Amino acid sequence: MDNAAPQSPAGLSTSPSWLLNQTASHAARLLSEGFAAHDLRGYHYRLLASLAEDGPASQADLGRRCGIDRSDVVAAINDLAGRGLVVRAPDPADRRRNVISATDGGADEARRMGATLERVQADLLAPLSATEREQLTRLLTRLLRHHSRH
Amino acid sequence: MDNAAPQSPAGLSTSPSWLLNQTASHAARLLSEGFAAHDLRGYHYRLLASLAEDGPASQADLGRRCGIDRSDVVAAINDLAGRGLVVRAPDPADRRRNVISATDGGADEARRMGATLERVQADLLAPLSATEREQLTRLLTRLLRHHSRH
DNA sequence: GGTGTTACGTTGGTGCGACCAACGTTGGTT
DNA sequence: AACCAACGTTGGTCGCACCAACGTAACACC
Repeated sequence: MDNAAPQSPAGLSTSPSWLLNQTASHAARLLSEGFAAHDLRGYHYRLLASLAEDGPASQADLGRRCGIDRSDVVAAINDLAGRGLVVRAPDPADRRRNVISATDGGADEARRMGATLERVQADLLAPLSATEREQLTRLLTRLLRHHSRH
Repeated sequence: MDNAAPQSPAGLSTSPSWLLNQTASHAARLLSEGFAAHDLRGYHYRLLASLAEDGPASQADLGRRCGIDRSDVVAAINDLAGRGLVVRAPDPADRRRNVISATDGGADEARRMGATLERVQADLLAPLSATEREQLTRLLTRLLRHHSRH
């Protein structure tokens, strides 16, 4: 018959790290599908959003702001620059650096992708009340903050 | 100077899907490091645990139980069988199927990896009280359950 | 009792996120 | 002048998730 919905291994089904992983995996898939409509991926959005909201930065700084490796920033910025969403200019004050800035089109795209993110998020969190969403956010934030300062 | 700790893009830092992703990513890294000591990966543990706890199954069933694609099950079971942690036998009742069973060694390894999981989990959830951990588990479970029955 | 459909294991491939090592160049320190 | 640190870039690796296609085997229906 081949029925039986996807299940988790017995002992794992209540394991936070399993739940975390599965939920994040699901969220990532939804997000990926949403971003696909823009023909861009998660890295692109993170960078674009950071540029639009926090202003221009060097690639290394961008990487630190977004938690993306320098080498991956290169490729993503290449893509964004190739579409005119972002401009790469040499930093006159430090010839090692490039200053990356979002163009007007880039800022627009960042807004559009932000809207997509909101939409996906609403879908993802549909079963939770506003209070519960805030609870979840608080718990995750505390976990992250604790582990970010090793 | 290169100071500045990894940060999230401004607007994203409070976005559940970002938090979910980052936390899961962190958990996955810790888990991966833990499992590396066993020279195995997440897929191997899921399968081994499922076999040890829920008993033998065909590869397709295993895939469904663990949420792993059939084709990925093949490779992982190959690894496990190569180490004698698992046995692949033809199903006399259905010649399409293989019956996979954990060996004694496999069951032992499953227990050891389970202990590793516990250890990692304790580290991950260190900043949360028991009540908060339960809260987190409940919220994630509800999210998952909601989305699993599309 | 053939026929069509479904499930199974397997092969081979894709995509994304994350990470690492190394190099040449440039800036700051001493 | 010599050293070291940071920058951008190239070119990999790994793990997880997913898909398409194949041949074989089981099942359903008429």
